[in-house]
Amino acid sequence: MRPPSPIGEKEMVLKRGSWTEEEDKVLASYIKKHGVGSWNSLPEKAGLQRCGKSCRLRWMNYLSPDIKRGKFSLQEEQTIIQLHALLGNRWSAMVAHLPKRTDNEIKNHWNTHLKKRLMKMGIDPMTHKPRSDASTSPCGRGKKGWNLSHMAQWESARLEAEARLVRESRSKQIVPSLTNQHPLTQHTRPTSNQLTRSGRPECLDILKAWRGIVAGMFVFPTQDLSSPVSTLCFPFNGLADTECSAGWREITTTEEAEELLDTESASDVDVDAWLDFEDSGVVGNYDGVLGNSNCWDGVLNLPNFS
DNA sequence: AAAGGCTGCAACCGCAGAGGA
DNA sequence: ATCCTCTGCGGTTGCAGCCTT
Repeated sequence: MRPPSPIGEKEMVLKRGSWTEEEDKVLASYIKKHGVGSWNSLPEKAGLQRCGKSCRLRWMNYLSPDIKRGKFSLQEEQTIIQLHALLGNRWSAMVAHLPKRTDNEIKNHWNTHLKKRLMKMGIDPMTHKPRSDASTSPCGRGKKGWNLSHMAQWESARLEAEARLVRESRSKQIVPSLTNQHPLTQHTRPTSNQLTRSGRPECLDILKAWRGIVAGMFVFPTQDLSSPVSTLCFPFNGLADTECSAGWREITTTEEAEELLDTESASDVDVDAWLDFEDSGVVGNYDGVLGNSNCWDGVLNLPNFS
């Protein structure tokens, strides 16, 4: 991708820019054989003319077998939006909730897709609140308008979730305080005792905490709130599905969402409207996404909870 | 068909924290 | 207590490829 920069004395031997297939093979086979060890000494041992940092990045973001590549599912996008509302730009913390995705991938997807989508919806992607200057905000248009009381509920839920996490962290000494700093500006790195053996932070299960509170705000169909994050489900009236709790069905791809529309009434959910954002950037039908509910229901979960 | 604009994303950069000397 | 090295993080860059005119 990136062309070689001006060559410094030390950089005479260090290659930069895009990785070649050959380099990938060398790095992958070395790590497979010897493990990672010290990244700084790895290039020399492996016979690569790269800096250790570059090798680490290439492995972590591309070559590692623990990486799932390809399009983000609707479910993953929902999770990212929810997590961003709680954590801000703490991509590494989100990784724990998005199996096999890298922080770089999440960050890129947020910056290139989700952020723009929220902005088009008239939502400030940093605060997750409606923008005051959003004259064409779909949430502010039409007869429904922005539901401020739901926004207040959302903010209240968010703060309460943070407070709960702080209480838990004090008792377990696992998670850093989320209230010392605003989540959107927090820049606290996990300490070593917050990391698992794999180097990842302990799963804080922020979403679970959040849902625990939101469950009290909205009328949910039977749902297992103790489920891991990956079991975000859409309500699905009248469908008995063994994969999910009664009345819920897991949707992981846009194709499944479309199929759902084809086969069910889906009266409260206009998935097409959502998909329009993905495919064409059309903003006009956001009210359709919202159905009878409010913006956050639409943005976060598509379905009409209330 | 060509030129210019836009988008996606791999890769780089600088910085901060942890831990060892 | 201080310095140094290593690692990991978030922000940014810039090219390839696609889209529009």
